[in-house]
Amino acid sequence: MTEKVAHSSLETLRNTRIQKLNDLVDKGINPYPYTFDRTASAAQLHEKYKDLPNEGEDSEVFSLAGRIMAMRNSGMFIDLVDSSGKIQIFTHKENVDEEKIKLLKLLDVGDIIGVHGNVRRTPRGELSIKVKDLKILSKSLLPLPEKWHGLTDVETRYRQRYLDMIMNEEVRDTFLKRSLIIKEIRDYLSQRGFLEVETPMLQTIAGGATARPFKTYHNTLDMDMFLRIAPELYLKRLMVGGVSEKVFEINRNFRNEGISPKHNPEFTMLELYQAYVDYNEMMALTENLISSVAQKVLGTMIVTYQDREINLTPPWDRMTMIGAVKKFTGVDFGQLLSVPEAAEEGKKLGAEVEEGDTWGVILDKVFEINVEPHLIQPVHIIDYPRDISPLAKPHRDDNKLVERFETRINGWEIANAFSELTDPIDQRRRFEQQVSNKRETDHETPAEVDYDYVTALEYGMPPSGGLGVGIDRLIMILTNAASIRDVIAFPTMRPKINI
RNA sequence: GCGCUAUUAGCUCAGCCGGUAGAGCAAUCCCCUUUUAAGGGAGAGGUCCCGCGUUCGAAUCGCGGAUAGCGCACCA
Repeated sequence: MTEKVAHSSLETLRNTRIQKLNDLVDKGINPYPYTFDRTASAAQLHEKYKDLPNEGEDSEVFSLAGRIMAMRNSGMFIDLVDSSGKIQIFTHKENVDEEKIKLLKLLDVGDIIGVHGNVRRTPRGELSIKVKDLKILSKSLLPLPEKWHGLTDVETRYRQRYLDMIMNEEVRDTFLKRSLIIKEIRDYLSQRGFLEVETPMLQTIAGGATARPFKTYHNTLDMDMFLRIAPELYLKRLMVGGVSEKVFEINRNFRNEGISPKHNPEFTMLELYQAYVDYNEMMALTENLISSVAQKVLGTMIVTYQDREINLTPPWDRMTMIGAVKKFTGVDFGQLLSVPEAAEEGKKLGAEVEEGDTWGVILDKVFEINVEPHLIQPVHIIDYPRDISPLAKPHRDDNKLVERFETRINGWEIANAFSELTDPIDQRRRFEQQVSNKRETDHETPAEVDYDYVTALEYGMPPSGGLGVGIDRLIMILTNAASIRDVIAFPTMRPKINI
C-alpha cells in the first residue's frame, strides 16, 4: 500500500488542530475531560437578566458550557451555543490569568468549552459572560461549515446530520418538536387508558398491510423472516388476549419500496385498538388526538404548511369515498357497479385501469387522481370499497363497502382506520382469496395466509375500532417540513465512501 | 426502475464561445484590541465527482458511471 501523503486541505486543517491538541496535553490539560458542573444555560441567563441595562453588571457567578460557534478579536469574544441558545463570552486579560489568555490561542470554532463568570451587558446591548475561568471540554478536530451561509448542501445535511444540527437551529427545533409530539401522543393515549405495547418487528409472514417487505434470515432457526410492514395482526392478537381493552404501539414499520419526499423505507407509525367501539369513535379520537397535540406542542390548532393554512380544529369534515368522487367528478360510482362500466368511466376520468382491477381498485384510482389534490383541510374519507380493505368489517348498511376511513390532511393519508373485522370465517375467506389471486408481479401480497391470526380470531375478539397514524407525515405538517427526511434524523441513504 | 437537474478549496459560491482555476468565510503568520459576519496586512490551500473519448489543448464539448435533489412509477 502506498503511503498517502497528507496534503489535502482538510488534512492540513485537521493537522493544525491536532497540533493544538498536543499543545494542550503538553500544558497538562486534558482536552477530553470527564465532567463539568453547570449552574445555568444561555436561555436562563437571557431570561434572568432581560432587564439588565447596557453596561450593567451583576456579581453572581455562573458556570455554563457549550460549543464555540464564533470567535472575534482573537478570542476575546466567543459565541457559545448550548441547547437552549447562544450567549457571548468575554475573556479579557484584566479578569483572567495569562495562562487562560494563552489557552484562547489553542481554541477553535467547534470546540466545546466550559466557563465560569458573571453577567455583564455590553455598551451595545449584548449580554455576556465576563469570564473568570475557562476550560476546554472537547477539542474539535474538523472545521465547521462557514458561519454566514452555514451548511446548505442537502446531501451533506442528511449524511452528516450532526453537522446539520450544529449549524441549523431550525433543524434542532424540528427534532425537539418531533420528540414533544410523540410524547404528547403517548400522554394523550395513556391518560385515556390505552396500554402501550410492543409487537414483533421480525415476522414470518409480513401481514397487516399491502406492501413489499424487507426479507432477512434467521441462522439458528434456519428460516426466512421479514421486517414488519405493519403491527396490526399482532396488536389484534393482543385484543383477543385482553390484557387491556385499549392498546397502542408507536414504532417503526419497514417497506421495501420507493423513496420520495413522503416515503422513507423505515417510518414511524402509531397503531391503536379500542374494544367495543367502531370507526365513528376512531374518527373522533383521530381529530381530538391530532388537534390537542398541535395545541400542546405548537400552542395553536391552525398551522401553516408550505404557504397553506391548515385548520386542525375539530370537528373535521366527513365525506364518503363515493360521495367525494361524485362531488369532484360528477360521476356516481354507487350507480356504476359492474367492472366494465366502472372501468370505462374510470378511464375517462384519467385513471390507468389495468386488467384484473376490481370495482374498488378503479374507484380508488379515480379518487386518487380527481379528489386527493383538493383535500387540503383535514377530512375523513369514509366507507371504502370492500375489495381493497381485507381487514375491515363490512359496512352495516352497504355490503360492497366496509366501515373504513382515511384521514387526509394536505392531500396526504395521515390516518387509516376501521371497524375491525372480527369474523374469523370472513377473515379466513378474504385472506385465502387474496393469496389465491396473487399475481406473479405482485410483491405486496403475502405469499401465505396467516392462519395463526385467523385462529386467534376464532377464540373471539371483541368488536373494536382500530386506527393507524403516520407519525412522520403528521410531524411534517406540524413542523412545516417539505421532506420526510427533514423529520427523520437519519434517513435512508446509499452509503458513500470518501465523505 | 424512468426522466430532468446538480456535483469546482473544509464551507458558501463565481468561472462566458475549449486556452490550463478565482472570491468570501474558515485555517496559518503579523498588526490592532470592547467585538457583533470585528478590522488591516501577508502568504498558503484544488483528483474542478470518477472513467473513456473528441481536440494541439477539456472544469468547460460527447459517451458511460457514481451520488444527491425533484418529478413519474410504487406506496403510507
